[in-house]
Amino acid sequence: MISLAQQKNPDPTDFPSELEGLRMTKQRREVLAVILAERDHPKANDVFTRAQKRMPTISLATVYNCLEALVSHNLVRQVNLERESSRYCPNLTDHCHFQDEKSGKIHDVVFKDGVKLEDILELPQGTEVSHLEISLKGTFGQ
Amino acid sequence: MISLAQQKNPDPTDFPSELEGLRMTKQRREVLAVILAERDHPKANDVFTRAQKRMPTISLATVYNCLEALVSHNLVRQVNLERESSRYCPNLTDHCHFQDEKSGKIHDVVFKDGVKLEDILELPQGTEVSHLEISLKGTFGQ
DNA sequence: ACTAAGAATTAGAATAATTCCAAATTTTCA
DNA sequence: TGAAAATTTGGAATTATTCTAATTCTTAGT
Repeated sequence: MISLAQQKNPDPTDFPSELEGLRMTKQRREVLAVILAERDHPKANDVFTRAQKRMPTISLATVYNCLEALVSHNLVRQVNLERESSRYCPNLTDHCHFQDEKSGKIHDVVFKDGVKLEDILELPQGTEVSHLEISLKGTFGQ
Repeated sequence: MISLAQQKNPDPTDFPSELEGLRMTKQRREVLAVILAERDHPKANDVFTRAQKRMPTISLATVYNCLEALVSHNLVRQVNLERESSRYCPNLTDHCHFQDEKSGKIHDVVFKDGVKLEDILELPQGTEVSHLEISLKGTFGQ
């Protein structure tokens, strides 16, 4: 099993032919490689232009298709901030997103050790959380 | 000073001519009244159709304008869930939103007493949070 | 009250992210 | 190998929201 860890120029041919039950086509490999190559939060169109560098024939529709496949198979995380277009995030660990108002840059923010949702929110008995999104805005750091 | 508390059919003429430094025009009054009339989370278009009942000449563009004015003056809260269109919420107290996957309905969820952001997240020194949004999805209650 | 200046409203056009569509290509596996 | 299924593709369609320019309303000063 290969590692999907961050690397400067991930070689898409390193990915096995199937990941998490998802068939790894050339295009999906490339889109995944693009997202793993940088620890940022590109929009679909950014992914498209980056993918075109190594695969000039890829189409935007395919990028959308691939992103949706990768997201639904938990290989990539989709991030929605306010009304902006979706961004895609290579970091699969539990975290949330902070958008700096000055720079527009997005920072991953982790939870303090041992913080559990039930400790924070008043949820009625029997509630099952399948998806949680926390996003912040302001000035990040000083 | 009038109370903006929930009421079955808020009379827009009860609102003073200015609230939070915002001139209360006929249309803004009506849009605010529509939102206060029900404890739900209507989309702009829902607000539009509801407002048309009492004010048939109001336009959708005006509804958008009014909503943006009311939101920026903290009289109404804008709620963004995933990729859906914005919703508007009359509840100005600190809370977050839970969307039930079965019904699609949105529930307000409050924080447990004394929960502070700094206790939950690893934020670098000097960080200033101007906006926080927490949204959940799953089955609400049993 | 009257009027000029500024603000808000309006209808319709424009924008832009995303989804849809139908045809072509690729892959799978019997 | 060849049929069926899945994927890719380019372009069209969709849709929430924003923009525009003209009109109407409101306010303040006289």
